[in-house]
Amino acid sequence: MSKALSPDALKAWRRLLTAHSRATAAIERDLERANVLPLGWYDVLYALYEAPDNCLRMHELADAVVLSRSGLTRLVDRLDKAGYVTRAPCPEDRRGQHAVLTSKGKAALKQTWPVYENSIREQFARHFSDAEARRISGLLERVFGDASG
Amino acid sequence: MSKALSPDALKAWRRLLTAHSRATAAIERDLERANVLPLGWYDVLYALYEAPDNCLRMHELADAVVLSRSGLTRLVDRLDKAGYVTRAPCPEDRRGQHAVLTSKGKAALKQTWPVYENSIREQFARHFSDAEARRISGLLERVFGDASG
DNA sequence: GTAATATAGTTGCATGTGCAACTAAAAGCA
DNA sequence: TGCTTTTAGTTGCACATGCAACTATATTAC
Repeated sequence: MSKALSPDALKAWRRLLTAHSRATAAIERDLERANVLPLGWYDVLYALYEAPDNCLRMHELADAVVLSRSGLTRLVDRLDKAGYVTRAPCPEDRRGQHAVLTSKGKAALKQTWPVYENSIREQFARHFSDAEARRISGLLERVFGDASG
Repeated sequence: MSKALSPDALKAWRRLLTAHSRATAAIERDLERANVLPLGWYDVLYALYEAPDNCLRMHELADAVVLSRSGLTRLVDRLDKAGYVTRAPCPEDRRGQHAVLTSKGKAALKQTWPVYENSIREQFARHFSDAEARRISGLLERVFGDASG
């Protein structure tokens, strides 16, 4: 509410928007062309893959991929229908649902990764050295809501 | 197609995705609550504001905001209906259309900016010094398709 | 000049997304 | 215990988005 945004800060923000849009649009095209998982599906399955027992509560998953609750419900519906996840009732909270990664889901991740990896490199990472990549990580990390403040 | 992506590069990519999602989600909420233009509308109107004569061809505008042609057609439909832009046939190419910013559109930009500015600061810029912001700009600039290679 | 090709923009269709409203269950409180 | 408030997840609805198909115009090749 107080002082104006500096031109440098505004420029950084606009560059973040543009870099993100261009890179993700290009990567989505690459994934589409290779007939592997789209980005949104990959993110959900990967979040489950990283989780203990390959399993997360619906709201945790929604937070992890930055999607609304309803959006995640629908996305998990589709992943379930495709056989990549299943739902399981949560023993300690009878309101809750677990989304669980299936072996088919794991296989889809494995199949997608080489394409995704290659695309991240071409569309994004090739522009930076490892030291620069670490600098980007270190800076952008501060924006995560729960890690700051 | 050749060597594997380094862990540093992958981490930078994941941080970019997360930082972008969290910041834009929070900013969209702020804009919504303040009853001003949403981000996508702001971007289009701002691109026109920056352009000579406040006017761009449809495909230029689509490129500027990284949206598909059809997506832009519909978005300009809505902006037109709201009175923020008008369409004008293009004299030197009879297939073409210009999207032109109206004075009402300019007013909406003016009204939105303080809210947006404040939100960019709170959700993004407050985490960085000006020097750091310049570092982010300098790095991310390389990702723009047309400015590289 | 005319045919073949490419480009600009719009539309039908299928799909993805968030908000608000809803049901069910847990937690707080007396 | 019984009542109120909060939280988890799903659904109805409205709207946004991309792809493919289409029309109209421009460009290229001969």
